[in-house]
Amino acid sequence: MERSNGLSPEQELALLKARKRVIEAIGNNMELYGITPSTGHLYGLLFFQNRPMTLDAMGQAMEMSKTSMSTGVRTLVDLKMVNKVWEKGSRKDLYEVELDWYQTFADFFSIKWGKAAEINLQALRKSRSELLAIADSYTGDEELERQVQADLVKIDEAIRYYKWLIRLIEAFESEDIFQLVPKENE
Amino acid sequence: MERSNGLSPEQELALLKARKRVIEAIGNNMELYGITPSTGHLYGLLFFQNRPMTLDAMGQAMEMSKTSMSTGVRTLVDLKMVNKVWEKGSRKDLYEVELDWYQTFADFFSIKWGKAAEINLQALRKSRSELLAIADSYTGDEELERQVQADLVKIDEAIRYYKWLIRLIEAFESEDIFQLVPKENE
DNA sequence: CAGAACGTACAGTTATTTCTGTACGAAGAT
DNA sequence: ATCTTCGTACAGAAATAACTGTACGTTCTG
Repeated sequence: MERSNGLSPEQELALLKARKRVIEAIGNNMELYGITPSTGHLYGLLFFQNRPMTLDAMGQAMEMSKTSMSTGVRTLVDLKMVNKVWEKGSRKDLYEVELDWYQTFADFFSIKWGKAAEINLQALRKSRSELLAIADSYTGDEELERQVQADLVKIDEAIRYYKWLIRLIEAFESEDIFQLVPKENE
Repeated sequence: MERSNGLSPEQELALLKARKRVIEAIGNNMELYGITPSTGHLYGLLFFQNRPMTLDAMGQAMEMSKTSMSTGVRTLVDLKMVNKVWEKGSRKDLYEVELDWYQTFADFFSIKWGKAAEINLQALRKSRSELLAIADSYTGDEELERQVQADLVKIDEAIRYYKWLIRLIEAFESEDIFQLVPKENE
């Protein structure tokens, strides 16, 4: 929590309470990003920081080890939710949240969902060609044929879906999505 | 795994191998849905099942307890990834995967992300009004004012983002998304 | 009305993940 | 060059989550 000397005590308390509510709400729902609760909490802390923060300061504020801060902040940086900041004069690494949440959302999708889609597509295509090979060497076994065909239908449909998903992610990245869903609800 | 008697052994093996690759790819990346690996694996199993499946059959195929199947399948039903099916004559509950993955995607967003967005919005709005109250009872403390104003800017921007996110989810639900990103890439 | 079959709640166990403290390599300071 | 300071790898400890077996309520069967 940012130091705030010289505030009237009740008001400082009220400010911290207002922040705490938001930090906890954000932190709790951050499991959607595949992030642990404490890393989510760290994100919330950084969100209200008005200046870049060091690992030591985070550890002090979170009452956790510096090691945990290091791994937590790395997770956030990998997801581009937090940026490493350079400040001359300081030997310590400094971090601050990416405040453009539209960008954060697009990056998350690109990094996590996009990667998963590519991996699944690859597996689907490989299995698809294997099934086609089985179908080619048809042995007159009707039950086998039936199953192979049923699997192929499902796999083709899944491939179609993942291709769509990848195009959707591209629409996030290119910001085309804002044509359909504008930032401002006029 | 579905019984498939009367197949030539090599071909059955090849079929199972092709399925296994897809099941594992899907299962591995299903952490994105907040699902445990074994529930993800269960989903993959059901995906290649050509008929609805009972809990006992799942337990046998997964080599896991019926209790685990019960809780796993409930998770999947809650997310609308799997549907409970009624079949006259059978006293057992039957389940099958929802094969429309576009629908599954939309439902997941609606259920998980939509809920999180609503909760966060509520917290943000409450804290926003508290901060406005602090700002109103201005005590001449400039540092406090500065912090409150900085927090308000961030909160207002976050509210704007969550409103956008909710509209995005609505575009998934209404299928308007397919105007921008069509299912078929012509 | 028993009796059997089904799905799940719950508590205990097992497995996994998260967190910490120590140790070490890299890079700046003296 | 030596001495700090910094961030992180790594191994063990603590906390959490997943899985199982038993027990029980419900619903169908005879």
